[in-house]
Amino acid sequence: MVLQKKAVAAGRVKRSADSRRAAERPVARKRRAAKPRKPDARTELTRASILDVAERLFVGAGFHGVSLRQINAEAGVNVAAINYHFGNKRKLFEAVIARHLDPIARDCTERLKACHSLTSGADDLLERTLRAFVGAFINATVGTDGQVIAELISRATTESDPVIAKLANHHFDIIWEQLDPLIMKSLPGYPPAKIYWRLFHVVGGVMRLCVRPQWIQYRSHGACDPQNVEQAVEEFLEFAKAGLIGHAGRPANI
Amino acid sequence: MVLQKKAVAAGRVKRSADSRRAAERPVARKRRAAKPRKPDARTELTRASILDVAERLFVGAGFHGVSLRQINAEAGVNVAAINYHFGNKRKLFEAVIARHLDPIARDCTERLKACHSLTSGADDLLERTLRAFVGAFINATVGTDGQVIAELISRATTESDPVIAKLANHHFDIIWEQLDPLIMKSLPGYPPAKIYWRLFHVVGGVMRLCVRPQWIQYRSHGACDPQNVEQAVEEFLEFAKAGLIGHAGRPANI
DNA sequence: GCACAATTCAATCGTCTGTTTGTAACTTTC
DNA sequence: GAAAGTTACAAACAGACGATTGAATTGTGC
Repeated sequence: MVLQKKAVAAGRVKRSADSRRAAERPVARKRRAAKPRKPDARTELTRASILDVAERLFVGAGFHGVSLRQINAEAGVNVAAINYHFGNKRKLFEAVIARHLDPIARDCTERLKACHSLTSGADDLLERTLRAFVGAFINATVGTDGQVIAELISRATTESDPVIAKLANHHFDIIWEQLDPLIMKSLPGYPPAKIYWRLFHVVGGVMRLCVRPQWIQYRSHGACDPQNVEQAVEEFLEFAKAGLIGHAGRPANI
Repeated sequence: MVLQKKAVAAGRVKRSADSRRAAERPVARKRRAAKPRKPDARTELTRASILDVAERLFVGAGFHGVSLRQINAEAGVNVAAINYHFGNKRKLFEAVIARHLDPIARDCTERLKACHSLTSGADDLLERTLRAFVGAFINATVGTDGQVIAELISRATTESDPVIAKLANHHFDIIWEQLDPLIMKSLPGYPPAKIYWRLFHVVGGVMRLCVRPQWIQYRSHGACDPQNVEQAVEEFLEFAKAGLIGHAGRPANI
């Protein structure tokens, strides 16, 4: 009940315009004598601050755990602003996810594509592939806004709404398309099923590293520092390589 | 709006009584001439069906994604039943979690305790410790109600409500208390930080194996079958052991 | 059968939810 | 400066939410 008040108290953003987005809006359009506004700084600021606040709150409490009124209040915008700019709550959530997942998926795919030229089966290929994969996620995750993004991915994939879950999985599809053949190429002679099982555990490790970095600090009594990105990556690579290759290199019976 | 109707449509459970649980209820008690009821089959059925339905729905949509009215409707009980039997929504959620997490934690702890007698550093100790750890989770997870439990754990640990998150982590504390020293003992001479990093990835693998078993089936194009519990455990153990020990056994420089 | 306790039930509480409305403020084009 | 398009705003909507109430129902012990 206090939320409404806060919205008023928060500083208002300055105004301007952007007519390009008009195409997305549900408002009826009849452009007889087109007089669209120019890109407007205030409008963008409204959108951005909604996205920022929504991201932070969604990460903390999930889709259902956050109300539009909370977002509006903290962003200092009107109750109707979200529905005006994004259509509805779910579309806002999708916008929040896409904003981060798009660049991660793109970055990861690019890194992986660069590995394709390497020789098949080379130890170098495995290491560089893993480094490309984990690098994209870690880079985006341990950065300024930290685990925010990863938490969001985690949230999205576990959200009940099938549309939201699909959105998150779609991005991983693109990555997997590159990762799968590269790992297969770097471990020639291994039964595919065996590789998939091990790769499954590797991916599980990466995801956990992204989503729960504070966990290791707690459980190791402070011995491990997840903020140390380089160490985190190196330790992970060492572990993943050993796990993928097998106990003492490739045994004869594989 | 239709939900209310469904509650009426659902078959009513037969009645009986249980006065022992009276101590948990918020109702004022003045037992001048104590005449408690005997255990009642219908009462238990009400409680159980609420728990069952709540579990299924919470797994699907999380704490905030499910309303008490949905649970009541699907369980065929009155709107006030949940608040009568469990107090409030959060306590119901806690009851749902505890019902599964308690036995898992107990089972896992027992399995791990049995490992303490083994010789330090023995390869056998590492394998048996890992087997005890993963066994308890997999056993409870891949069973009849499948990933339900694991999903629930996952949900609980990511739930924003600090009380709920604490509840889930508390159970893992008990397990960790046993697991930590056992792994340390089985890998003597390794720097603790290195072990923790690797163990972190191992735990990540287990959790993912519990929470997203269908993932590997999809990504491996059907080559791996998570329903095959024995294979899943063996593949995991092989991977975890190799990852923990290191690429080619324990290198000289460790 | 009677008194009492345990449980169920319908009705309802006040609050919060996502969304829509009509209107005012602003920016641009002419 | 008038007209048109774009954005922001307060107010309100119907419905769902968690929780409570008090009466009705059922079982138990005497």
